[in-house]
Amino acid sequence: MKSIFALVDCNNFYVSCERVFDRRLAGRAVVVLSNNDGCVVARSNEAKQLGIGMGVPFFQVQNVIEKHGVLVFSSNYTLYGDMSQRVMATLSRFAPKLEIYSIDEAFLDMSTFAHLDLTEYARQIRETVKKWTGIPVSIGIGHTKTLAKIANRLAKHSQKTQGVLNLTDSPWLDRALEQTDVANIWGVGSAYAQKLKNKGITNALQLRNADDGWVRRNLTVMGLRSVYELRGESCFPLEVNPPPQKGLAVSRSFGTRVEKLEDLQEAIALYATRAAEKLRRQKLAAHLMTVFVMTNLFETKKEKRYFNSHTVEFPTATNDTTELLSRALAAVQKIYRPSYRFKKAGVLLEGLIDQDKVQACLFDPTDRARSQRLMQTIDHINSSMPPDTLRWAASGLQRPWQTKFQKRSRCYTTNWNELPEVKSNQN
DNA sequence: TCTGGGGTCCTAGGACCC
DNA sequence: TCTGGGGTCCTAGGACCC
Repeated sequence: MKSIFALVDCNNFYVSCERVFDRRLAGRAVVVLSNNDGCVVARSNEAKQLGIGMGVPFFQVQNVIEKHGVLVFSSNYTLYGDMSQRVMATLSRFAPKLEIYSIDEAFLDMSTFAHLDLTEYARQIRETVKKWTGIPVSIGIGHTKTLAKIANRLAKHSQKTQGVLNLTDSPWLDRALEQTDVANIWGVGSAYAQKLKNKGITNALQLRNADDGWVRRNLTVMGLRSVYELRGESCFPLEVNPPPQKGLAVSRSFGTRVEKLEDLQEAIALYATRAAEKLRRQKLAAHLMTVFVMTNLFETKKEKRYFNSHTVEFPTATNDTTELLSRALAAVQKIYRPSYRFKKAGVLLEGLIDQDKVQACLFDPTDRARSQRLMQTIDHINSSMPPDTLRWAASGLQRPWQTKFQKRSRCYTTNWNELPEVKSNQN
């Protein structure tokens, strides 16, 4: 049985989430910004038509935004995460197996539905998701994930498809590949795209027919797998049960520059606390923690640049906030240098293992059972009451360095509808 | 003045060992 | 004049994804 994948991708996901709860946004140019209101990470079609690119720094498009009255939102991940769950729950009714690939995408296993009219079936999926969640999606179908991705992209961009394109045993397959620029193939980024173009390979059809040896040498085995996938030979199976996570990070740019050690420590204290919470939520513990601090790396001449990190090893893997926090604060002290204006800092956790498999070290002085009960109590309070009801004094109260979210919408769907920090919108 | 955050995989090269 | 060879493990860096 030949495998069949459907890729369901939410259109302009973050913008669509905002639109579900604010009717004024319908038909208008809307963008959503990244953390710290830094870059544009989602655009409505109207905003795309104004030439606002994906990932561009906000300040570079500010003129266009003001001129055309584009509505601007800070990202609201609580809202998007919740909407994502609703979409995925809906999709899970339509296929025996589903892989949640990202916050706004899922692969569905359609292999057992070969007898159905898949285009018609996908239309049903699309209508149901729209009706139940308010989110518009596009669906691409192919014999491999890479082909499903290509189908999805064409479905999104062509009016004729009405959001659904099936490329399994389709007379249009070669035509579709020919229309697809190599840069838009899943697995081909800007560096590989350039290499391919230098070699005269500009579209997916040409890449499908490329020489295996050359691809292997220049694009590694990953590139070669993509070529096989273009030929209809599946190399990336559906991953229903994702493998355990290998590392975890919490890092943020600061809303304003930080110069004092105390402020830097407050920030790191908060990130270490968040990282520990993430560990416990996933029932993991870490052997290694890296703390890093950096100045603005975009800075060219005027200002001194600095990056440094320090890694701490825990002989007994831990997810205890108290332990991570104290070691993190000591680490910042080691890498802090006065007279720099810090822009960003973060905490990385590696060497992750199942928290139930933690092996106590023979000379371990801490009472782990006791601290575990304390963490459970804190997590329970913080999950059943407004977030951060209990917090560590080390992470500060004023937080002058806090990341900017000046245009955040309300958390419409979750229990704690905190008011936006600044009144919801301009215009 | 203003440029996000969080992941994955692969490879080359160095360290180390016999 | 001559300067082994081959294996494993680890890490940093580069590529990719959303």
